[in-house]
Amino acid sequence: MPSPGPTFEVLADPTRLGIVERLRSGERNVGALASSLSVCQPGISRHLRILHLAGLVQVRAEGQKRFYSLRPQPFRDLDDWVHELRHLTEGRLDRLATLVEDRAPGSRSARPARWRG
Amino acid sequence: MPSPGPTFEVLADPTRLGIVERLRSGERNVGALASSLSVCQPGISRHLRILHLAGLVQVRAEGQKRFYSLRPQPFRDLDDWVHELRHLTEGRLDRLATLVEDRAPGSRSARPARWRG
DNA sequence: AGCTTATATAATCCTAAGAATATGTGTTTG
DNA sequence: CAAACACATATTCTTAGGATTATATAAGCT
Repeated sequence: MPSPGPTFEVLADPTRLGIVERLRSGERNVGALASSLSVCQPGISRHLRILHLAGLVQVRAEGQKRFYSLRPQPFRDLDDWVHELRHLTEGRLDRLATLVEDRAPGSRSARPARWRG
Repeated sequence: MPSPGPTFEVLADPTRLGIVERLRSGERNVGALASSLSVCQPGISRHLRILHLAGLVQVRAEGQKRFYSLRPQPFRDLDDWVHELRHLTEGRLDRLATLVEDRAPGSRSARPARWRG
C-alpha cells in the first residue's frame, strides 16, 4: 500500500491542478497552458518542472515547442490508495460514528460549516 | 466532475496525511495521535481543525476525550475524480486533442513515441 | 546573419503555513 | 473546591514556496 504523499503535495497547488485538468483532454505546449491559466510563462514552466520531477507529466519536443502530457502511473497509484480508503470509510467507521453521534443529544454538531467560503 | 482542490491541499501536509492513515483503522483521540505522530499536541489539534473544516473528519466527545474519525464523503469525491482521470490517461483519446490543436502541415507523427506506464 | 518565437533558468520579493511555547476552557476526581 | 487531565486557542517565529521581472538558450524565419 504505497502512500501517495508527494502526489498530494504536487496537486495541492491550484495552478498545477489546473494544468492537470487541462491535460486531461490531451497534450498541450507551454504557451497554450500559460494563456489558458492566468499565470506568467515562467510560472507555468516552473510548475511543469515540478510536475515532471514528480512523474506526473512527460514531455515531447517538437520544433521549438514542448508538449506536455499526463503519465498514467501516478494516477493509478493515487486511485488505488483512495479507492481502498473509500471502502474502509464506507464499511464500518461511518456507521459507528453516526450511531454514537445520535445518542449524544447535547453535543455540538459534528459537521463542519464550510470550507473557505 | 467536482474538483477536489481543497482535499488535495489538506492532504498535502505529511502530518495530516499521517492522521488520515491512522484513522483508517478506526477512531482515535487527540492524545493517541499526538504520541503516535511526533508532533506536539497543539499541532495535532490545529491539523485536526483543518481536517474538520475541510469535512474530512468528524468528532465525537466522550468525557474529556474527543475521538476523531474519517468522513466518507470527501473520499468518495476524490475517488470519483481520480478514477475518471485514470481511465482518461489509460485510453488513447488524448491523441484527438493533439490533432485538433496542432495542425502543423509539415509535421509528421505528432504522437508520443511510446506511452510508458 | 539577424530577428522573432518558445521555453527554461536566475534572482528577488512576499505571503502563507507549520512548529513550539504558553495559556485558556472544560471535565473528571478527590 | 482544588487539582489533574484532555484538548483548544493565542502568540511568536521561522521557513518554504509561489509570483514577477529579467535574462539565457535554442529553434524557425527572412
